Amino acid sequence: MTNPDVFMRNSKVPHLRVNTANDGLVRSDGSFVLYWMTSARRTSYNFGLQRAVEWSRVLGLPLVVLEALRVGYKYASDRFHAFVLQGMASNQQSLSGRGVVYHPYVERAPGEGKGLVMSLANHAAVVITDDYPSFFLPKMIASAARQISVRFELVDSNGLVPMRATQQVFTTAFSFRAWLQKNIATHLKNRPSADPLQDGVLPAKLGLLPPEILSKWPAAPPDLLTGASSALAPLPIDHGVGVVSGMPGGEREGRNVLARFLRDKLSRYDSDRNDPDAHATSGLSPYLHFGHVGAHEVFDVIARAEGFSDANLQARGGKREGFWGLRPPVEAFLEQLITWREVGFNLCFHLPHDYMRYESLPLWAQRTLDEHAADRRAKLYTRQEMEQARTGDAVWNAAQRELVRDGRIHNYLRMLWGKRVLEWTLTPREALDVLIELNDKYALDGRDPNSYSGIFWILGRYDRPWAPVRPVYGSIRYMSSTNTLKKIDMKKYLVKYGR
DNA sequence: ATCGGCTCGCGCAA
DNA sequence: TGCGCGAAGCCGAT
Repeated sequence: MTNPDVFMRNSKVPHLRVNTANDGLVRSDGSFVLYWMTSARRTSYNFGLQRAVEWSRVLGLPLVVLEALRVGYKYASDRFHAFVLQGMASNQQSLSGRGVVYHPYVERAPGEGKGLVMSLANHAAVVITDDYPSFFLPKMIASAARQISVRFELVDSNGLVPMRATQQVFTTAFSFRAWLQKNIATHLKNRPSADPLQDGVLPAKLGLLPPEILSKWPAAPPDLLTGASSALAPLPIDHGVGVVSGMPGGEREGRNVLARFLRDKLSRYDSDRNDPDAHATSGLSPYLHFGHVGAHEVFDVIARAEGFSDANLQARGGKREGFWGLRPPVEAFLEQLITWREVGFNLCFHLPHDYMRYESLPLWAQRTLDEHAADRRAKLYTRQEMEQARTGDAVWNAAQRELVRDGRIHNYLRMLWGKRVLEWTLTPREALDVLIELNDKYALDGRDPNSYSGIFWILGRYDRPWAPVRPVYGSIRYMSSTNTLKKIDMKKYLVKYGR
């Protein structure tokens, strides 16, 4: 047992991004360093992998990368499985011949994977995993921390700003933006390596994992990693939520999506992003959600293409324009990638027990919603009618069909989609429940802090009151399908998703 | 097409 | 204590 601080004095992973989940010490007679990849499912711009590589070199031990996929979690379906499995195939390819043991494990039955992490940890000198603030991951980490006896590190690769860099919840984008404008320059200096495995040699690769582990938890076969429906058929997951066509998962594919966005869409992002027919959005959110693409890579690629340097930065006291010193469409995108993405992580990180609860809404919003909770609803739909897009609102039905079929809703219509549900349910709590359920079940970027930002924004989070006071809404911002139709040209969208 | 007012809380200047 | 300001709105007036 050795004091880890001595070893890791020269770590390039910022200390704000590394947390320990237990009091364990490094066991220098372990057989390997274990990186348990959970939310940063990529090989580049990954502080967790980088940290594991550092440990491996410092201790002179081989590196084992475990990427696992359970079947027993809520909403497990062909859709999410295919996306994650394709990501595993990409990682397997990227890591082959790089001197690490990559072990892709896929459960065949609920609970089958239980004990795998523990068994590997028993052979490990130190265990590193990804820090992530939502869905079941915090619970899974806590449960693993109770069992793992060696040093167990959580590494935050989520955003450009470490989650632990903030001390409080930001209740408006404006106040968070002002904080970013004062503080982000420091964090921009500490970016993850584009290829954590590149410089220096890793200690001799382990031939194989211990046989008793391999026999119980074998690596997933290649056909399963294609994510083909036929390969998924035997798994006990929801086959009714199908694979999204034309959007395979994985780091490699995510990089292609990013390149296409830069080439074809970024320059008109500010003017066109609210128009569903203009196809100007990045489409990156599923890749960001599963960690197939890191926010740092997105930023780096844009910064390089736009000639960004620290000298561009100009604090604007929280105002949007001009902070990055870049073209307006680029600023508009960075506002999404950084301000809006990371304010969501900020909230989930600081309110781990409340981020999905009605009570986490601002008080003015709860007050006004509660006052109008008993208002008569002009129309009520059952969950099933909504899920199956059988409402009387053509715009809403189209958005819902996009969600069910393609695993996403266009950014702009997503707001309208949520506002309608508030009108069609008996209470705002019920609305919240329906929105979370539909989004978690069908959206490839669901269960992400940002998905919850979007859903809770519908009910007033990060927003302000608006007049006039209306039934059901109270002073929550109102949006109507009629006005949206007038404002936005979405003929093609309505045809494409019109049944 | 564009504008102000609507309404609340926050941060900052005074 | 006052003032300006705010993810994407709405409505009515010009």
